[in-house]
Amino acid sequence: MQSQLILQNLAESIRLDPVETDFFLSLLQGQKLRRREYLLQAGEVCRYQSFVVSGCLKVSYLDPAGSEHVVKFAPENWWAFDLESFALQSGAFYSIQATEDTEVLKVSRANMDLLLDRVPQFEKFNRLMYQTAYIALQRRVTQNLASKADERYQQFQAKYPGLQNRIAQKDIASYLGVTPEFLSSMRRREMLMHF
Amino acid sequence: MQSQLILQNLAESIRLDPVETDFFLSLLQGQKLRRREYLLQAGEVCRYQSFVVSGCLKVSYLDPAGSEHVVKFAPENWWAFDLESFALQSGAFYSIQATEDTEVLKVSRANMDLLLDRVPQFEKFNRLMYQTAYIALQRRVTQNLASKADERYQQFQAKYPGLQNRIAQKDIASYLGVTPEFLSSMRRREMLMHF
DNA sequence: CCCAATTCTTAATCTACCTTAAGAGTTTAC
DNA sequence: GTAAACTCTTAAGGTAGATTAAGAATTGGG
Repeated sequence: MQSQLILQNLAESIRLDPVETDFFLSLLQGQKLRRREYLLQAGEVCRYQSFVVSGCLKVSYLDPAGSEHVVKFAPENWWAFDLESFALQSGAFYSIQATEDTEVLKVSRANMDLLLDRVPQFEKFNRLMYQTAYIALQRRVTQNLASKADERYQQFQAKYPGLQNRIAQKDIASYLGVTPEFLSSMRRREMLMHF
Repeated sequence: MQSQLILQNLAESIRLDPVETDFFLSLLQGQKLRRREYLLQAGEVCRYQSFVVSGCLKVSYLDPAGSEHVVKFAPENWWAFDLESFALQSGAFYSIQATEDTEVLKVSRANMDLLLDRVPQFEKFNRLMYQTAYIALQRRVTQNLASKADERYQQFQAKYPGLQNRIAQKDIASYLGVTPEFLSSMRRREMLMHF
């Protein structure tokens, strides 16, 4: 199991001793997804918290009119799950789908409860996770209200360097909140400006 | 001190015995604000979690271009504070200002820590607060991406019944993310439709 | 109570972004 | 390996909402 990356990721917020580290690793499950396969479908209960080892996921929802809105991408070293559904074990609002062949390491809700019980450090990890999610969401709201599509495209490129070449244009357009046609014309204008 | 309303509000999520209730009440501070007075200015540390007993507050931020964006109103029976600033004791992103003469009951950060220590129920109250804030924010993002200004106006009216007559049009416009001029023309169209 | 400042409305003009359509390029399925 | 199904681009025309400006209504300070 490819576990270097996830330990590195944990080390950014908490410190574990070798016994705790082994205990944590013993609770992980691996899963491989093919391009387009779903990790979670809206309406299901989100039973796992997943960490992307390789590949990329997209988190999105369908509005009542049936069009998709991408709210987040999760390439390597990102976590992806429906926080609300995982916490309350209620029906998920979001779907999570692989945009390329993807490998994840996941922790079930039951195992996370075990971890929280036995390794107090994970309380902190969890609290930070909620806080970070809230703050990130807040930033996105701010940015969306305050900036135009071309600025949001710049911000997307800064947040996910290199991802623009791995992801379908239509998904990027959806993330930015514009139509694929408009993104296309924005990209053309941007290219022309470099001459 | 007008404490009926706040006890009622707590009872919606947790149950306290008489001793705990008295302890909680002993930690509250009252404050009166005149119309236009600030409860919190962006940049300050948010030291209190405030509950509105009467009147109304607005939570807003100034974008780099200097224009105001209202993110939330807090009339009677609502809580208002900058969650991130209160939790981390960092500089606040939002300002909180009274839109009419307002009375609040507030709990300082230090007293909240005391409460969390002595009345375990408040852990739950706090967790629910975070969760609710996250979910509410998520809903707003969803709605803003998925609906037009006139639908958002309907949603505003449903969320804050009667508030449209107490709040300045320009603040409602800012909350909806449109200009006051556009809100004005929307209202006119809406009135004409009723004939 | 009055003058100044702020807020609200109306209307004309302007722009970012959408819609529709159609052709070219790329994947997928059998 | 080829047809079917997506995806991306270009372009024309349309619309929600911004901007500017100016007058009317309301509010506030002295």
